[in-house]
Amino acid sequence: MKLQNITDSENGPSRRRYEDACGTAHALDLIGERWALLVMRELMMGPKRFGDLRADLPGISANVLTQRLEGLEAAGIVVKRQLPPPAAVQVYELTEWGYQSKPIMGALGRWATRSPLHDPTLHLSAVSLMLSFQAMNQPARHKDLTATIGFRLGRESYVLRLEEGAIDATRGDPDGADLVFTGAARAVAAAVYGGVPLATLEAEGALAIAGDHILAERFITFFPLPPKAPQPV
Amino acid sequence: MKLQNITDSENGPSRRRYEDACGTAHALDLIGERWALLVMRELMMGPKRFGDLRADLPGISANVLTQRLEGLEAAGIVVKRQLPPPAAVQVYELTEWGYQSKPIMGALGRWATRSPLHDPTLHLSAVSLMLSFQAMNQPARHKDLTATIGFRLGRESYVLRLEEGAIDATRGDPDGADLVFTGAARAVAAAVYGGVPLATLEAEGALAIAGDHILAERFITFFPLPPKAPQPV
DNA sequence: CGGCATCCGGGAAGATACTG
DNA sequence: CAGTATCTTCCCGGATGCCG
Repeated sequence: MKLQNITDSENGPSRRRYEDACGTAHALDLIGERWALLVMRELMMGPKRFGDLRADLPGISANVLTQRLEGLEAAGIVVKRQLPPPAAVQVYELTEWGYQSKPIMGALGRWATRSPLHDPTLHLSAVSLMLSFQAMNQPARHKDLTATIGFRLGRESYVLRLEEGAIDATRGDPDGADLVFTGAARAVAAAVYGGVPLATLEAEGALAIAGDHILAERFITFFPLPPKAPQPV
Repeated sequence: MKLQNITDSENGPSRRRYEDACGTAHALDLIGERWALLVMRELMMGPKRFGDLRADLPGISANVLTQRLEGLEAAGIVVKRQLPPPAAVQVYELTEWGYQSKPIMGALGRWATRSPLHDPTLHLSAVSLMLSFQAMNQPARHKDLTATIGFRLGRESYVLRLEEGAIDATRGDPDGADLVFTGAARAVAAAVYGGVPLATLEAEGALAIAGDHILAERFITFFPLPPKAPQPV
């Protein structure tokens, strides 16, 4: 038992904050530390356990994840909650205010894909893929289409609902969807954002497609990437 | 003269990037380092010199500012430019892509002002004040009003143009504006966001108001802050 | 196993002094 | 004025270990 670990986040004169009244600067005080925004991203589709967060954020270490969750909770962005029995496990969940950052993260992601340095072939989490569909949505491309598309991405499954141009994404079982993709999130991304033909991914065993293949071919054309910014010199 | 300082930003295996295909993660690779976003904020109303950036970002040190500018330039967000003679000084300017982050920063700032921990009485830069008017704009509050309002905030002067609910802000001389505020940016913020009466600020000598006082009293009611998020626990 | 504390090495950030 | 050099401090990342 330790005697003097009051978390020492005692208010020293200025524990490395920007002493700035600007709202944007305060946002950085809240979520500007390393990994903080990505932890929020992983919670954007619903609550998660510590271990799942860790698994979906390759590269984060346990102690940093602990610190970020503490910080986000102290800020009122995340709450630690006990699931009701029989599950009775502890999960972390965004508050209503935390969820309101979703469109901002979407806009930030869309902006950053204009970077010439962006590499879309790296690892991608299941949540990131679902959020990307909403962030990159172009309603005009499918406003006449109503469809349900399922994704089985390792531990997580999602259902995408397209209706009148809007896209709704929820965690849940894809059974009964018009179309179901099974594989890694990055394989789906390769088709949607990388232009890799679905047939190629199926042949490689990277992606399995069940249901309406015509719909699948249409779906992957719905999310055009914005034009790249000019390379610096 | 040093022999071995190739800036050593040689491509080690992964110079502390998130190896993540997600656009938001890439955004953090580009602008997630400390001070980066605030440097961009200070350039949002037009180019600035190194020394002015330093003065408007109290707390940043010269070497960190140098590194951030190098990084932002390498990313294609900022360009270093030589002003034409006779000025012929070096300035830093956002690229077109860099300027496109403006609405994102605005949304981020608006989101963060819901934080119970936000302190609007701290130091505020002139640029932050101008950006806040655009970020917090509620067109319905003044869509019938056409007016020009000037601000003399230390070294910098700005002109705000209100027309049909839109707000346009540019650097420039306030001469001829319907109303001119002269003082520190935080004094204006105290009136607009802090509810401090203009008469009080005038009496204290914190703010001088020239021109249409009625307009001034109306103006400070145009930017309501969003409701606070619940305090954590 | 999930959550959290501890110790340690490397590197980024802060402060200050210095140079062209 | 526009940065660079240097030193210190602190954060991040990784490993280990404790406890429920």
